[in-house]
Amino acid sequence: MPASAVPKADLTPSISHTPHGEEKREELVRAAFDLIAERGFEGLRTRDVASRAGVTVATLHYYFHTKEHLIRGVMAFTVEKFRTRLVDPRPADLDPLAELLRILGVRGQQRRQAPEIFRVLLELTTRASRDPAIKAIMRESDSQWRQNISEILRAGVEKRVFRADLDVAAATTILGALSRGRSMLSMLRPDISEDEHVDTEVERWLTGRHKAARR
Amino acid sequence: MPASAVPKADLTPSISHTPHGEEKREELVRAAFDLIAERGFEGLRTRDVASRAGVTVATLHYYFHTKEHLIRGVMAFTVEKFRTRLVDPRPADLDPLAELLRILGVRGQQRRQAPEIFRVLLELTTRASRDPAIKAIMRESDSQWRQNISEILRAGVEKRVFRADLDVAAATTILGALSRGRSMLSMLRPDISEDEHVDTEVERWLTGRHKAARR
Amino acid sequence: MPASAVPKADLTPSISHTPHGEEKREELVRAAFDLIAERGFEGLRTRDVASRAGVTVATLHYYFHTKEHLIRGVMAFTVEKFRTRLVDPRPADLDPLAELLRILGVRGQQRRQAPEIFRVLLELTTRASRDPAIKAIMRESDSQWRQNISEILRAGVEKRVFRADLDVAAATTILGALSRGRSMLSMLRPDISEDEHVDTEVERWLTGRHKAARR
Amino acid sequence: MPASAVPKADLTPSISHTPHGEEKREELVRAAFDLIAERGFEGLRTRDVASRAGVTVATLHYYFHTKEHLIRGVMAFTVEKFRTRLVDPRPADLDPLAELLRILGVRGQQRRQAPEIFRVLLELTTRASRDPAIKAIMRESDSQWRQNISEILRAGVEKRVFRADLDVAAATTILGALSRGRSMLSMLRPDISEDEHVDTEVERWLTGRHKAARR
DNA sequence: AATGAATGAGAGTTCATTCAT
DNA sequence: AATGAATGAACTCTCATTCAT
Repeated sequence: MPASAVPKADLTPSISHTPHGEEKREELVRAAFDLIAERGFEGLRTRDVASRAGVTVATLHYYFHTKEHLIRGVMAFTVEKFRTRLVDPRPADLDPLAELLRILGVRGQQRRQAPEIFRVLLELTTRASRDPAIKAIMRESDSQWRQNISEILRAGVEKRVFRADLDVAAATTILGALSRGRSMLSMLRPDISEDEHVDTEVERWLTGRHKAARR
Repeated sequence: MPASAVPKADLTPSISHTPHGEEKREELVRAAFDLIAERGFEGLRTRDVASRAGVTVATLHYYFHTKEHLIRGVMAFTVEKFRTRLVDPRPADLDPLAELLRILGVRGQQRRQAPEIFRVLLELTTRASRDPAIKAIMRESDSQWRQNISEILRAGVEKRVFRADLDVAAATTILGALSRGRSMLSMLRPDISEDEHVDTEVERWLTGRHKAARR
Repeated sequence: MPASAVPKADLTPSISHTPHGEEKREELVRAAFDLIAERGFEGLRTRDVASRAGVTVATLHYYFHTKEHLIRGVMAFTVEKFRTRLVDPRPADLDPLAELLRILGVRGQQRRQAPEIFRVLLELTTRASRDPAIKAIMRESDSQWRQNISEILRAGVEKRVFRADLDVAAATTILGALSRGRSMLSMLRPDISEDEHVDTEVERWLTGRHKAARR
Repeated sequence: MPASAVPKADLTPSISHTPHGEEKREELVRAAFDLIAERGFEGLRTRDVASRAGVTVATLHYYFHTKEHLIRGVMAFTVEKFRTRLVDPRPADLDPLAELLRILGVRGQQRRQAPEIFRVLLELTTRASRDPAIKAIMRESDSQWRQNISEILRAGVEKRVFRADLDVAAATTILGALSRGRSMLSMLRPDISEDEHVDTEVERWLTGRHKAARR
């Protein structure tokens, strides 16, 4: 049951009534996000960010004391983008397998339709190994994701949808790593990374429904 | 002056008598590699590379016309490091499962003992999405790896070590993505990424030997 | 927020009911004065001045069209501070020597207790060599001081308290220079600059009462 | 015996064979010195310094890591200028009064002919109150000067050229302050500051040769 | 083969100032 | 009377690159 169709419409996170300067701040963050996606941190220039947001550098510095602060803003923005997408429009009452496939499907869709997110996330991961502040946020975000997933897995095992001997923690790790790995791979070989057979194999692994090797 | 994290002995595998300047070139590349691992591309300064290799920037430019050339050197060096490690001491005649586990094991060991490689690889992947030259090399390297792995998988299926219905291509992709994903994860949470249960689950998936879920 | 080093009471001598915004103006000037004393002209930032006065830069510019105007305010404030102190509590009918010593004593006291004044004055003198407006004001202030002093000296010569052959003009110059010099010196070596023997020697010089060198 | 003989043979700072880049360094320092004299620290711009020395800012930074380093260079240069000038062409065997007058005369000459030195010195004094490094150097320089002068005074008292009851330490302080004060004054009123009668009065004070005030 | 000296082209950041409200 | 937001112009400092030696 592939069918992981998720309605995109309700994804606008920002509320209508934001404190006055907040809009501009977000515009700047969004501009920075786009530029990081396009050129990486290496190619990120405050002047470009500012002009893409329709202001001057001085204005950028009015909102973000330093470039580092701006980057932290991008960090938060990106993580939020991820989180929101994941849990927001949750069709209740799915069976665990369907739910899991839906989640993985969303990621796949994102990889195909909004690869910038992953490019930025890759850059941020790169930074995380040097910047503790970023590392902490990413860890936290990962931790929430793991919780989500392991609950589903646990439920699946209980409901006998997944294998009885499935190691939930390890499986969670695998799914996390797989997701990250596919996003890396999609940078190099999107064709391979997004092959649907991959999902089929994942399903087999989790459910154990297949022809076992005999010896 | 952190010594290059990789023993020198392994790294001049082919030629014993290098042309005059070749040594210095490699020293520079190694220095650049170390610095990228420490500070990322963002923090890579030709001056630092040169001084770590014991020469001046001017000398660096004698060996590498531009910084970009140097980076290509690092690219080659890193890929080589990867390849070498993989196939170097290959105990012949292993059964496919053991062979596969050995390969994955080497990666794990590298993640634990020489994480710089992955940090650099992450940086390079980041670049690959923008630099076609790098992308090409990484693709080529990946392609070789895939060939290696799928051969083993195919052999395993034939020998009935692995599941009969294992989709070799998809499984290869999964293993590649998993490996990449674990290296990303190990930057954030090495404890989780290197959990041995993960390998156990992978084995179950490939072999199909476990208690299937009933319905 | 270091309080201005000078008591407020003395400083609004003339008008008791100041026009509406006058108070804020003075608060700004005082803040600027303090900051110049602390960091010099080099380190004077309108933003800091404003925030120390409890307003924003925009407000500062409402009161002082440009930074230069503000500085002129500080100039006037400082000179006034000097003048006031000098003549304010004048015990009438002192004999010239006592009067002179009193005046010099006040300066000494200021150097010890309110060195900021001299630091600012030094900065202003520095500026005077480039800014004619400031130069003019300082000259005027000096001219008044000279008049004061030379009257006392003249009276002293007449009353035979000072030497008969004292060159009043030259002596006035010397006393002015000495005072300035001591304030400079007190920045480097307050201990030496404020040595009381200095005053004794000055007295000997003016009165001629001492053991002359014989030949 | 005068004994204040300090062989200054070794004071020629720039030897004919300077280490290669040393010349450019000095040229930059000299340019900075000139600009400080003209515009004060406030108006000191690295670009201007560089271009006056015939190089670009980048080159300036090649020689002086930061602006602060450059300023320290100016400091040393200025102090050296002072020290050298003082003792350089020393007609041996003068009597103390003549010697002292000569020294004061040199200063006067400098004030008239090379007022920049004093302008810079004034700026530096201003800084000294905030920058310990500069303060230390200026103190040291002052200390040497005091030693010089007090030796002459002592000799003068011994030889009965100066008053028997002259307080040498206090007189040294007075002469130092007077010199500083005159340089300040000369910025405002060169005419008055350089009046020769001032020197006459100083002489009277030191020698005590005049008509004392009777009572 | 190697370097000291020099530089053009920017980078991030600062600051006095303006203006609509 | 007071301010938040915005900016132009400039500032110090950096960096990959060049070139005569």
